[in-house]
Amino acid sequence: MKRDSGYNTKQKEKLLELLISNSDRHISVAEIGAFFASEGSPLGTATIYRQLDKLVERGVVRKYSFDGKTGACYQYIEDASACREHFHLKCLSCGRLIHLDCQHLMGINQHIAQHHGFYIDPAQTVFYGKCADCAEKEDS
Amino acid sequence: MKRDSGYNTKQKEKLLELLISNSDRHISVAEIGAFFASEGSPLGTATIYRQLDKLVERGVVRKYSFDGKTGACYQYIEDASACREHFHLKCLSCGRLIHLDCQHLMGINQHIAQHHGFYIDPAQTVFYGKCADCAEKEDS
DNA sequence: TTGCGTGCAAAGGTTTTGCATGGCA
DNA sequence: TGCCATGCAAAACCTTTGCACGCAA
Repeated sequence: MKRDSGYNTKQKEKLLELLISNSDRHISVAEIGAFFASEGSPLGTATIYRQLDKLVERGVVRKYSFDGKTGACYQYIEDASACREHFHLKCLSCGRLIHLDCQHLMGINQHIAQHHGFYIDPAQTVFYGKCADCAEKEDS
Repeated sequence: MKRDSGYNTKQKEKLLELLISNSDRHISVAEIGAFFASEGSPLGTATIYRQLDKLVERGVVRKYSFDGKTGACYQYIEDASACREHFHLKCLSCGRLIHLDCQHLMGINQHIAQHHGFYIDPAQTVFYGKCADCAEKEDS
């Protein structure tokens, strides 16, 4: 991962803290703004976008777009280097991101490259669906 | 697939034609607008969105969001019913959508459901990466 | 004739940019 | 002191909505 660049500011620090404390789910720019506002120390929207862009570029944070209707969401990635080596499952109901360490699945990369001539980028690829918890809730 | 509903108009017809003739790649709303403008018969943006929405709902067309920066893209799906039964590969370089009929891969659905308690929605899930052609080009 | 489709313009929301100010190193 | 970061406001975009008119059935 690229090292942090630029100056350290309170805002930058608190934003990263917020992302880390929500690392089990994605969070929208609007939510981030609301959080800082409720803390009594509002953070300008422009700053949020600028900082998030940098974090995404550094690979610290992942950006999701879904259908663009509600705006993009962001999520902290625990260990960016490890995430190149497994796939991700994202629950469309609760927003949880599941890191899937599974040898069986990593074989599909090779399989597709060898048999179909396509080179998957695991960093960009996310399986969308429903997690066990949400599936159970909706059954009831 | 749900049957077509409502009236048939020239615009509706021509839009579908355009999508079909570009069924090997995705196309943006802006491109669609530019195409109709260059044909001398402009098509209102609102109409494009409204028709695309209906096509997406009917399952005739697939919608991609990427990072929301350039706006959503749309692509005609040759055989919607067949597409529920295989995965899709999308080349990030050329935008080509590849339908991957492969028994080996269809097993991963079951595998993930059984071993990881997660239910993938193949309609929402796309593998992103680079196709053989683009990989070759970039090597040179 | 009925009611959907279209076009235009306006509105809504998200994201970006410019510029002056403030804070880190 | 230099330079980056921030904040505010304005702008740029993409997308949706309202309304009157046109066109298919």
